[in-house]
Amino acid sequence: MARPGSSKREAIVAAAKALLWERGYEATSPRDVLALSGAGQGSLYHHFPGKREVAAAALAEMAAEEIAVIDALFAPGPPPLDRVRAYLTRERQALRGCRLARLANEAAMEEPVLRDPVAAYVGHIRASLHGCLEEARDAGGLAPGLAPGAVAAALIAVVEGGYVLARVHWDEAAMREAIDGAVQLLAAASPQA
Amino acid sequence: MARPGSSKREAIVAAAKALLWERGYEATSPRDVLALSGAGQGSLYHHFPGKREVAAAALAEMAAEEIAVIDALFAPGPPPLDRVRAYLTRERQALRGCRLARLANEAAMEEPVLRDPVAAYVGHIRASLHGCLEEARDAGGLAPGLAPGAVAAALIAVVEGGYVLARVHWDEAAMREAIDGAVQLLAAASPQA
DNA sequence: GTCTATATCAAGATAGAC
DNA sequence: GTCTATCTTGATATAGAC
Repeated sequence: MARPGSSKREAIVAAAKALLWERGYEATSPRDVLALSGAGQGSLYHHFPGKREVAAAALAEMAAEEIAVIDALFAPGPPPLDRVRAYLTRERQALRGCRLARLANEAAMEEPVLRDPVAAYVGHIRASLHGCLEEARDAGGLAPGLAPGAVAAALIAVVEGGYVLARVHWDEAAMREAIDGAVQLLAAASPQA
Repeated sequence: MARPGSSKREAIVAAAKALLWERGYEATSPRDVLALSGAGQGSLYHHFPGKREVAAAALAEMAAEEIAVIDALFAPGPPPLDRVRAYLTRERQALRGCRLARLANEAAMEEPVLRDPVAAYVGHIRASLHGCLEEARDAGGLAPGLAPGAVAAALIAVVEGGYVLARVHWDEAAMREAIDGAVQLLAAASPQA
């Protein structure tokens, strides 16, 4: 069913990945996916029950890819707060929105099969930030009164909210400013940074 | 054309306001708006050229209403950082998403007539936060090295990102945690708070 | 200003040949 | 496994009566 040998299946999922990022779930039709992939109607409905399952497969792949990127960013070595800053200031295409969380406000997010990969991605980032912040706190590099979990949640929120600001103002700088603010707040909350 | 006397026009805009918040722009059809408003096809296309203009009118009203709420929240009186905290910790229906910025990732945001009210709302909040943070800084209540504009952008991003986290995890607590983190960071960055 | 009836096209999926 | 042809429904808008 999900055997890797079938060429059209892979083409369909690849097309879905591109279109989900570009247009979201509701605005992506099976026809669009078929046109971009070069497959016919039959291929899609042979490999998948319908649109939702195509999107689920695409989102699962996207989440796995992005989680691998996150793991590389947070790889041990640099001081913990440097890793946090590296995540925050990473280059992004702000106007395109977050590859996964751009779907947050679609009705489709009420379906676990679609929501789960997105939640896993966001949750993985939160956990990575959390680990760094605990490490910084244990080394005395974080002001008392700061809960690593809550701060981690605030930082991922700044990034996801930054995408929203950029889209709404139609200006990448809106996201950069929010990230700057987060970096400044983090520095002000770091006694020995 | 936009005279306040026409009853069906108002009913149509009121229905559009409700549906835009609940479902977004693309997922709201003229039929839905007509069904909820009790008007017929003709009324909508008599008062508006089409769906986009109905949404523009609805968004303009929503932005005006929400900006009035923001102005009440930031009314002079309390210390500036108390007003910032009051905005951050305000009660919200996290799973419904931001009434205006929930549209951020829709293709419709590329149209200025729809984007502008949303941008005005978000920009107004940023300006209100900015004013409070400048006031706090001038009173010595903000750590040096913190740019009020950037911190204001980060805080509105935490709120908008908090909505995203709540939707993605399908849990209001995800937003509350992010807000908590922002409040803690702000406190850690406030020398005399 | 408001209504109903109609037109057009795309979304999403099925049928069945190859 | 893959294809083309077809089906059904809803989105969006127009026509024209009242």
